[in-house]
Amino acid sequence: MHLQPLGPPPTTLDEAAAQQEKLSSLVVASGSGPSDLRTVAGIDVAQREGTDDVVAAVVVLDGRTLRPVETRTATGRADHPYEPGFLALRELPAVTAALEALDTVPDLIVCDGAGVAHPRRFGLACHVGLLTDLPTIGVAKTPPVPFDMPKPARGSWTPQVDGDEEVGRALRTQHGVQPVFVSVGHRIGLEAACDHVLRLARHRLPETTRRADRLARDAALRV
DNA sequence: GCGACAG
DNA sequence: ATCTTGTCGC
Repeated sequence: MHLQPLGPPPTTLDEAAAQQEKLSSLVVASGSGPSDLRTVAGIDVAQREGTDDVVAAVVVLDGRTLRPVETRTATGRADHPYEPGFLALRELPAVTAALEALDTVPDLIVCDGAGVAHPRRFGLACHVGLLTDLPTIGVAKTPPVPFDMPKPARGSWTPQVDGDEEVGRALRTQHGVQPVFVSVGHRIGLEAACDHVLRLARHRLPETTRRADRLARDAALRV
């Protein structure tokens, strides 16, 4: 699929931070998202042991049946070690390559990690949102921002506040199961983002990220 | 100075 | 991210 030009990829942490701060003003963190969810994409990245290679996987699901309709993987080099706040530095090159190879233009993309719940309000999901100019959501397995535990019922949530802004939510996707941490990537509001995550979640994590995780993981073994 | 910190 | 046994629940 066609991607937006976002300038040269940063090399250092300082360059990456500057890029995040610059691009964060372009994020649209509101709206109801796609009215008709015909297809949803999930993205995840796995590491190849013993190497500095990462493998990105994109899985497109039918929005109604949640059955996969297209699948793509790509590998990239991870020069720097992981630095909190700079996940994109390691993962985005491979993710970009996988998205370029994608034929389907999905109505929504669910990313593994943070959106605006990020030190500079520009997590990986925001980056992917501007890159594709599509609605994106970030779903993290561990909290990027402090939170109070929501009630055990599926669908209950608590706000994740940074300063005076609600940057994300701790959302219970199954009764009594650890919440996931939802934040807006681009072109959708937090309320709609949580609705979608809940609808995609048959287990703790949405089907999009479960599928992408599995695909990335075994592609990392074969490729 | 030390620990925390999406994956 | 990744390393792993047992355990609880549908």
